[in-house]
Amino acid sequence: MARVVVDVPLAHLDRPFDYAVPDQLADTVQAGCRVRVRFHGRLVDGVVWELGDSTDFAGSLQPLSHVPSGEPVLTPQVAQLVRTVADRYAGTASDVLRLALPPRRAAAEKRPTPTPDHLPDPPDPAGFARYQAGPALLEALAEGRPARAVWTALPGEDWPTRLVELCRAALSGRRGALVVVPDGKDLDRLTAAAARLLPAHAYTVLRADDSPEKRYRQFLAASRGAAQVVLGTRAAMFAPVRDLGLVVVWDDGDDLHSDERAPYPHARDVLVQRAWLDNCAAVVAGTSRTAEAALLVESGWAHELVADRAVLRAAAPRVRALGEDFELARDPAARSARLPSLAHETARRALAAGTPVLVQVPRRGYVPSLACARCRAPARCAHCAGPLGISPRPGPGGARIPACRWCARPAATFDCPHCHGTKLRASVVGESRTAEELARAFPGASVRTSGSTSGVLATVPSGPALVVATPGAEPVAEGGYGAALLLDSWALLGRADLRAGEETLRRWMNAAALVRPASDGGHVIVAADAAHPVVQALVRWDPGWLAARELADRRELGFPPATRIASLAGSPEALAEFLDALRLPDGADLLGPVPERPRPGQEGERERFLVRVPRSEGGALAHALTEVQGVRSAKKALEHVRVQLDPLELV
DNA sequence: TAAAATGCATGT
DNA sequence: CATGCATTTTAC
Repeated sequence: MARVVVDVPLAHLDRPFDYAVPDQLADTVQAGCRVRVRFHGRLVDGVVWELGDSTDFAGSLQPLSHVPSGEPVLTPQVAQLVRTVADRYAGTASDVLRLALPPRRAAAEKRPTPTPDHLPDPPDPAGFARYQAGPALLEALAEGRPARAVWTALPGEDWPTRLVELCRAALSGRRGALVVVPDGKDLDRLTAAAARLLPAHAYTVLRADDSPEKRYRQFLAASRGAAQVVLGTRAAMFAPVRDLGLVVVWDDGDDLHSDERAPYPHARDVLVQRAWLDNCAAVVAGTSRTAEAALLVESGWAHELVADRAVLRAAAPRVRALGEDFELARDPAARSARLPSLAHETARRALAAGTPVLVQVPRRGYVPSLACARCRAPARCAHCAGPLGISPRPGPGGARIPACRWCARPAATFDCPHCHGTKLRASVVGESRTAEELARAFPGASVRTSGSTSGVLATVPSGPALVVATPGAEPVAEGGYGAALLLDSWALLGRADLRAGEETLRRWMNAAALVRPASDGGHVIVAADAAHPVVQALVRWDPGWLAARELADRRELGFPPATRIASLAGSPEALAEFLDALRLPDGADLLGPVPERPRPGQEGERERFLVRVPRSEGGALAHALTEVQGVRSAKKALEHVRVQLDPLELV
């Protein structure tokens, strides 16, 4: 008898079904292998959750139809993780399995999987010597202890090498390791470090942009236990690592860690869950720090892995802030590029010293939102602290008055809690300075750009050049940048998103970390008010301080991660039915509805509700939502309600 | 998709 | 209150 999870999207069928194993398939079928079965009269794909010898099913079992191969692609540990993630995000196991298992390619299965010929020694602890508990962490990993750390990497840190050293420590103790990074550029750097520090075939790389054939081959290297170290982008969070001893997520604030397919799991949360289930070590790492990571520290789940202030001072560039009323450069060319004189001067000196200069400009297209006209703090709803915006549709009477984007209450009057200003203004929308403008301000300098439209550069050489990049696309400069200019800060800080502060610091620090230390002439100029806490955190290079402060603020305002929030989106009718069936957990707060901006390929009016519960009720909320989804799918409710837990954007 | 379960009218 | 037929439910 085989217990099979069938690949159907219906919530009320999210459980295994028992099938008889015909004699001729008995030799092939294995726990964790793919099968085809007759279900509801049709042939569907499925995975064998487990093999057993008895069934609770009263009727007579259907036989398995086909077993394409006995390759066990779903390990018991990953099966447990899939179930846990489905429950946590109010999704189904088959949805999560689609993320966890790459499509099968028969050719890749037939190829032999190369194995490493030796285990490595533990890594040289010198790389982590700058962090107080660094060498101790490596030791714990080598001994297979479930150490947990939030690692804040120093500016200029060769973090890919450090992360591979963590893997090597685990591997030296015969334990597997899994590292998830946000994008291909980071993965390239990580892979290069692995090639230097790990035995051949001891690691495998899972990336979305490989061909299906190669993806499956790389996956099999892990599932067959040949490669015990897996490096990858977010889909690798489910990789079947043999004897998992360590999970690592790099730059967990990057929104690429959030999967955009249902049930929208986040790599950090999944890996933390995985560390719980497998009782293995975990490292949440980055140059900056998220409020979620701060919560892991505050709750005692993880220790901080940080350098002390003296070490930090030696590594960090000199950071200076310009207020809003900065003096524009006297040079007319620089003025046309709207460069403040200090920024102009700093860049000019770095170029003269023969070093490259990084200019970070935000991507265009941020959603305009409302801020206090006096102090520019994002304007928040007096009732639920959601962001204020101008409704896309005129209200009754045709007036377009500001309203909360969460609970839709109009904000007839505004009283800024920070400065008691009463006027609102639209936040600055990001508008990139063009490379040509900068070129005019620095005649003779070569200008290179790196961004999603112009193409992302991985590295730039050490000579003098202006490098214009959007956040996340900053190339690494050989020997480090002489200076960085962080421009258009209000476009970042003024965003309505509740993560705007943390996200701004993350982007600034990721750019500033590529600059040489101050002792080596490295300067960073940020065009923002020095009094702003995010700017203070950058100047003092103290991401832990900002993250702790963010966490405290969010607790005060009832935001995640202090609370858990579910977003429910659909037609007004479907939402009404859904809410009618929903039994809200204790202390739940229902906000909305607000109109949803239409998504491509969707028609009809759509709305959104938010359900907010205390963090302790997160499980109960997910359970209640699952229950409603189950009832609706059993009733064949035609209109789908999109349920998303802990959505990244709460605009 | 098709078998099983349920609902319902009809005739004794 | 059996019987036959239509409709609904289930999904192994």
